[in-house]
Amino acid sequence: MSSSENPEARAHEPVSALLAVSTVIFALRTDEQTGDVPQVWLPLVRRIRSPFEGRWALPGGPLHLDEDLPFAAARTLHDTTGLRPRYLEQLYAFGDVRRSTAADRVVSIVYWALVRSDEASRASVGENVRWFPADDLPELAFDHNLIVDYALWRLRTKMEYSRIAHAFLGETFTLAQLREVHEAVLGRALDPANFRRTIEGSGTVVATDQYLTGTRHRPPRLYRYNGSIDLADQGPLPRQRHPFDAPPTATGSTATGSTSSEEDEGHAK
Amino acid sequence: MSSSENPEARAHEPVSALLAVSTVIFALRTDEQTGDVPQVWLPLVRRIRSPFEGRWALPGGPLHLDEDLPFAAARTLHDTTGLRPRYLEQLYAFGDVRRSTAADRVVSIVYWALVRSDEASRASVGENVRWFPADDLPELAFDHNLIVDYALWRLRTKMEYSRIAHAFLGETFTLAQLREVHEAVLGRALDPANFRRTIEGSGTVVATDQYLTGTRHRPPRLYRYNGSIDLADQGPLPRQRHPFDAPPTATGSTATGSTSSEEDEGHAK
DNA sequence: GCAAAAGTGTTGGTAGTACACCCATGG
DNA sequence: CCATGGGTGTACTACCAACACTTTTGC
Repeated sequence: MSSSENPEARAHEPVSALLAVSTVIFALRTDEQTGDVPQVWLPLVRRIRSPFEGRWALPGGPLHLDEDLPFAAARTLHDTTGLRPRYLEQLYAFGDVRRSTAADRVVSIVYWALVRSDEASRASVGENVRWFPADDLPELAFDHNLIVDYALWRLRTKMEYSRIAHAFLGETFTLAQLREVHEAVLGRALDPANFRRTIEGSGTVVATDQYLTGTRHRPPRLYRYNGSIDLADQGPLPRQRHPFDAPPTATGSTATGSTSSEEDEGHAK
Repeated sequence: MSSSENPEARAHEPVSALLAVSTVIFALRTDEQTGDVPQVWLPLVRRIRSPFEGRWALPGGPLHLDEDLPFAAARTLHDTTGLRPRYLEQLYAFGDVRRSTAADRVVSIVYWALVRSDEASRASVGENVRWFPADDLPELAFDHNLIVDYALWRLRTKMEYSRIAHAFLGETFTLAQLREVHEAVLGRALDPANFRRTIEGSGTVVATDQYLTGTRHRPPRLYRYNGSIDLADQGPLPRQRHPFDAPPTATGSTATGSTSSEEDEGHAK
């Protein structure tokens, strides 16, 4: 039986596989060239050493002995992009014997993260950090193409039955903005009328008394995320905390965009 | 895992976290005492060394350098119970700094498995291996109570939208037997008429021309699992192989890499 | 015949889809 | 005025839960 086996017979050969933590970071971006429809983008880092030197790879690094797994993911994410994740979830552990090199056995615990779109536009880029559209990636190092594909699949699947879309948005948003997020991730257009009813019926969103002005049409109402509902059901797992996770309090006011407050105008309609 | 999460196996400072693979093994069993309704059971092993000596724990062990993750799960599963999994899927990687002892940092990649009920009744038991009803467990070693809770949640959630229930059954089965599996896992009764229509409409099952006789009532038709449909959708991940999995085709060659270390310093910045 | 489970039919509620239509603003 | 998206109403469909009802065996 397994508990009687003892593996430490070999003295100085590596007894255990190496453990790394990587993160697939998603943000929505509007490609200035192709058009105005936002799409899913992600940052990659260029490898500066063998193997796969010069290839693009997921940001990550070895797990420090004194940090939890989500912490390591958030740390490497921040080191790479300067961003703080609004949503962070474990994706999968990749550990095939031959996914790295013959001499090395590396098991990667991969997280996926969502960052706000407006923050992503301020994200640091450099010689060795670049953003790519998620559905048009070059050939990456290791098995990272497969990992990104899987993360994208999870993002799209989860978008349909959870509320993670809010992680892309700011404090307040219009239903059209929320719908744009869904459309960008799912890659297809949604009926505005039905989308509105579905969201309003789910109770995950709270109407404010503010409206977004400056458009060429009727000003849309601004909504706020209902903080009493978790972004995604993790089952019996304790809610994951990472260093940049905001404690569940009332939020600061950072109204982006031109909003007009109509506090004294009575109820609209 | 019982041997791997053992702290005194080290003589020197660890450079990396230890890596273990554990498995939550589910089978359906009928408790001879309480009644005839089958319930979810799982095997545990008793720890024979510190920490948590004497406590029950999930079967598992350290990851060998030359085996893939699902292989390690199936191996320790077989070592413990003598059984072969009909379904095997990665559950989660648990890696909190303080989940073992202060001196030890162990990251456990946990799988969950389903075994056939009739095989489970022949499973080996011993002084240090015992089966427990899944919803009435003692206090386990490490964070294994949480792990089992999470695995149970995944099993129940997945039962509703996938076909994993077939993993509990034999080659042919009646729809009542299949319904019994669902009822045992979900913990509630299902309408036989609606269940029949749902299953038949899903196309996951093929009617045979055989009937089960010897009952006190009208003989039910025997069905067979439709092998052209996967038990569960794993997205873009390649279908997981483990040593006892029936081999339909040859393996793909997933050669990557050529030299040194992976993700050592993934970020360059 | 009777009990018991197999198997069929019917109905009502609910959720998703398609689409017609009105509303309120900027220009 | 018009154009544009915000927002409402409504019919249609598909699926699911509930449950009445018929069928076929063992005893």
